[in-house]
Amino acid sequence: MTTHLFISPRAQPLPRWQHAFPDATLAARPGARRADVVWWMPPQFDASALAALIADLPAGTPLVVLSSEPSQADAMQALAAGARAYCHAYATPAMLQQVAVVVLNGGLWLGPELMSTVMGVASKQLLADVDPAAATRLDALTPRERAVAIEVAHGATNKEVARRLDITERTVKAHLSAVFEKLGVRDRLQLVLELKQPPASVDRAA
Amino acid sequence: MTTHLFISPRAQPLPRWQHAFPDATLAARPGARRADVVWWMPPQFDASALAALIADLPAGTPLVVLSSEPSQADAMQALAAGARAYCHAYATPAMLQQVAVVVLNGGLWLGPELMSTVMGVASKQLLADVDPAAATRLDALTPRERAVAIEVAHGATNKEVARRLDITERTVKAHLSAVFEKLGVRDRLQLVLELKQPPASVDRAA
DNA sequence: GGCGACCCTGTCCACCGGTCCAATAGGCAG
DNA sequence: CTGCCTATTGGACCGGTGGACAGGGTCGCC
Repeated sequence: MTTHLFISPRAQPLPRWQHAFPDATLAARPGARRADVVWWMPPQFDASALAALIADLPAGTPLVVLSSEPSQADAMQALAAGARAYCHAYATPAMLQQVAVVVLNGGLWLGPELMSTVMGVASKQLLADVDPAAATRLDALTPRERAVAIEVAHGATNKEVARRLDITERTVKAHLSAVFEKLGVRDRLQLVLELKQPPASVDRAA
Repeated sequence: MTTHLFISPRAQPLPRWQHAFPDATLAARPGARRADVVWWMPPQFDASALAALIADLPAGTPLVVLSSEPSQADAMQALAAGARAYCHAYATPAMLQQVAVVVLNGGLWLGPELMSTVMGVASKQLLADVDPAAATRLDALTPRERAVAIEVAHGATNKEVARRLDITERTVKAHLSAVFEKLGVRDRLQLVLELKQPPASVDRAA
């Protein structure tokens, strides 16, 4: 049985909450108690309070922010702080259950408009990230080396690359050494500059 | 019963797909057939093909992109095109089922690392429109800090910066720590990315 | 079968990078 | 004068980084 904890200053849980999760518990203030899903409905939104709250939860516990007055700005702050969903406090029980299902399975729940906003912005950012012209220089690399190079170009540490590509940190180093060699750069920082900066007049041969 | 459609050029579905969804159907090429969830595993990733595919699906049908070699860049393109999830083609059946649950309930499934990347980037962008403080750049730095930051942005090591500014390496570190703090980045690599990328609300649309 | 790629992993080690704590000294505003 | 900011440096400490050396495995090709 999955347990739900609602954190809200109100005396009684909203009827729709009880409808959705009859066994849910209500707490006035954040505590280190355990639950499978934590629902947070602050009197007014406070990003730092949220961050602190999430930090206190057992790692991996999904937190959903409820708002009676959803705003994109608040939502973004909530997501940045680590919330896994942001939705209207007066959503229907069915929708709340859907949200629960999503976050319990490692998903992110946002609501259509916010979702498209986030995706649009994020993709534009990241795609502009690696200069396409630089891609030609990546041709000399093996697929795996290229993957590592791109991750590093986004600012990842070896450990992060390892996790993302599901290989050992050691292997990342190996690929990276090959990349440095092939592209003639001395370290990851130069690699970033190389991939971000259109060729220019590089007389690296000297 | 929810129906699953796998679109892949391979002759046989992967065993793990069948494990996860025994009733799934396999198609070699995109067609306008209906399903509750569409899984797409292209020979190699092609954003425009994906966009076309999604456009042909009944509105609201979630599409999951499978990749045997996940990359952040591909993932971003996939999401931008409207995919609702991006995951490893060889994920465990249990994980595939989780992904299905998430997208069927209106969620987005990304995998921890990608998730944090997307959130980080998107929030930075959107918050900049709301919170000018988050957009602070070199102006917030003292002259000396700025000088150090610029050297580092050109790829200099601490030692090199020290020589050029004629100060101790130790002092460089001190300034640099201040810079990291003020700009909210974790290390020099992130600093470079920050400075190479126009701050936010810029005319990227053009 | 041998050979060469590519991919993955390990250990050891020197160096670099960043933070914490702490100190000195000048400039500037209240 | 007193406080605050800035610039500078020191030492200790630890984690990240990259090179050296040394393997393991799978492929496809000659």
